[in-house]
Amino acid sequence: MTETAPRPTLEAVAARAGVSRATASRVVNGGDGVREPLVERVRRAVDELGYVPNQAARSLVTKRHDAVAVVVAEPETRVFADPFFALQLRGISKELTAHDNQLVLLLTEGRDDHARVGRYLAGGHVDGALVFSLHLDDPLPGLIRRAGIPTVFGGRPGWSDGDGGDVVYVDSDNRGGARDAVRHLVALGRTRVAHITGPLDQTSAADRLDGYRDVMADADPRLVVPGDFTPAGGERAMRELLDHRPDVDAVFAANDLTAAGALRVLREHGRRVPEDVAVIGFDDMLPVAEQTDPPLTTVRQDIEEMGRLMARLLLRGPDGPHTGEQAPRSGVVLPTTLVRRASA
Amino acid sequence: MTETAPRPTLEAVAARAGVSRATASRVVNGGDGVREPLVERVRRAVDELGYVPNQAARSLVTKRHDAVAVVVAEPETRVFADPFFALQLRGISKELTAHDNQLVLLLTEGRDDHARVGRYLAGGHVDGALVFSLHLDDPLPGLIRRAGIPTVFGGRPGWSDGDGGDVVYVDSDNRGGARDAVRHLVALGRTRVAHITGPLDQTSAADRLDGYRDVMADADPRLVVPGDFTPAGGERAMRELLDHRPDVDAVFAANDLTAAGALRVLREHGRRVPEDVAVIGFDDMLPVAEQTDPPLTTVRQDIEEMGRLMARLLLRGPDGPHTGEQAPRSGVVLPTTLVRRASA
DNA sequence: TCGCGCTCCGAGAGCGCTCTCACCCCCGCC
DNA sequence: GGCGGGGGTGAGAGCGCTCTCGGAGCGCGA
Repeated sequence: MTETAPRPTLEAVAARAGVSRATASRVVNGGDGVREPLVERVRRAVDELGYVPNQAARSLVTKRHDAVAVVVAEPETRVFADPFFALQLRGISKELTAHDNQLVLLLTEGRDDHARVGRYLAGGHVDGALVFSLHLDDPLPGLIRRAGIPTVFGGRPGWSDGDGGDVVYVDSDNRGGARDAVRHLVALGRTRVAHITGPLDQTSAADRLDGYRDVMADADPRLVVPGDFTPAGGERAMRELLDHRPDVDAVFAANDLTAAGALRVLREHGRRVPEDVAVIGFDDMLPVAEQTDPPLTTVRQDIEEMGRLMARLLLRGPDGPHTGEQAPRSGVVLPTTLVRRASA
Repeated sequence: MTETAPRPTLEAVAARAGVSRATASRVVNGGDGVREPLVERVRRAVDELGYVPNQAARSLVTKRHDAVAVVVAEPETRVFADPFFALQLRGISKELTAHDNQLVLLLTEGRDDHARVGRYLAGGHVDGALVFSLHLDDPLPGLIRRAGIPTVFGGRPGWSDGDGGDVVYVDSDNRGGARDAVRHLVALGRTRVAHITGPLDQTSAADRLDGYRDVMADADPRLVVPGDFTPAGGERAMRELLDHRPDVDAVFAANDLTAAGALRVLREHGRRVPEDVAVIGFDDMLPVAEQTDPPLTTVRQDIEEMGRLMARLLLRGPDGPHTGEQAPRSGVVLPTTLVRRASA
């Protein structure tokens, strides 16, 4: 077993370069106010020794960590298993590494995990947190606000209004996207447009329902049936729909998974898509939307960009240069686009 | 803006409890060798002050970080967007938090990212690394070994043989699973069993092909066609298959996505599944396998357990108690199970 | 009674870094 | 030629913790 050589310290670099530790430090941190020949010598010493700053020592004095926590609450496994999360993480990661920050991932399930996360965040191990909180009754947001560290939420938190309002979040335009989808169905000449909702304790689902209602204000209430973002829920809802309103000629499903379920039931019942019933989903979750039969028309959101934006907002912080950005101290809403495939 | 109160130090705890800093430290770290009344007093002081140890100060002296890096190389976005990754992460996360370790996520794309990751790992910021390296020519493994920190790989690295051999990895039994799948097809009475491969520079794909060959040793070479783990690749391969061997009566696809593509082409050509052609996939990637038409028979691997096991192996380290575990200093291979649905 | 050993606790050094402050040197100006 | 000023550098303190080491206290055997 090769004994791992002790890593070189700043002291060693300074000695080798023939300067003081202070000067070496200055060079390592940008080199301002150090004359060129010395900068050069220190740089060389760093290379030769393979010096890497000890982050622990550094943050001990600076009180900064160059690390942010990403907190993902995961009450249902469903949420976790979809590509959504992965893409968002990717956006976050890109932005963080561009600013030399590390990404500490905290996955939670269950109550004691919440306490653990709260403790961790309050413990000052990270400079900020990006939080994905999906449900209205989630205790996590409260814990986090109490921890008193900068936080950006993914998705509009349900309690944003009642609680002071200076909550920073990034969301996509669920309501607008839903509106676009329904308008498209209407433009296709459909008059009996149904909506299969998501779980309405999530703001995204609630907003999509609102978008539907914006366009179909005076529709038969029976055209709105509850789903739960799963294919099984979509099947159930579609059956109910065919039961109560067999004349339905279009369905806007709250997400692609739901739409996939609905599609299956429609085929089962011999309804042609889109001829008899046009179907639109939401998310543009590729492995699903492209694989359905027929391929699904759906509303796309730029998930990776959401992640990137979250990170950017967090890093910039409350006193960064906000000019030009919209609503820095509250929500930023990203646009959606309708992706036309075969189902509508 | 409420000025954030400076967090209490161990010094403060000690003062409040009326003991020395050393004793307070002892209590915080388990309390061995401290008499009960003092333990009690320190504990109370900790609670009252809401003391949380400063991890930076701690690791400065202990040289431990209670953090491990998870490195995910992501040459293709495809890899990232599937639930595989998320589930594995979950397993890892569970195991790590159970041992009070943090998870630092490093996503890489492109060459300079590799250098960055190498530097980070060599920089001694984490106690170990879990690495997902997918390709034979990936420079990452080399970099990491040079960094000299404990590492466990996810999936069998391609170069494990040539390079010393003491590589720790966790993989699922790709070859055995493939064998089971093909045997199942044979048991169904199929005689012209084809295989659509994955990208063969990944060991998982190569192993699945080997498993196929174990059973179909003397099959027509034209029954083996290359795919790339994508639905599009599956479609392409299936067309080729129908072209060259229109009498094909079973297909073992290297993964579920490939199978989904193949299924579509079969339907397009009017072949019934499973009556005319039986199809089996690999992965049991739920949103795909359950949504295909017909639902896909496939080989399931316990992905979350793989993640958990990786973390466990890493934390245990080279001198932990290995007895009872298999092959601690090299690979651990987890079993797979055939999940029967409608397609075979 | 005294000494020996053991357990428990406190003093203090030091981990590797940043940052303040004092100092030095060189320049320009009076 | 002397003096103020400023840019560049070094000395040293200190971040919050762990861990070693010595000393205090106590029980026990001689």
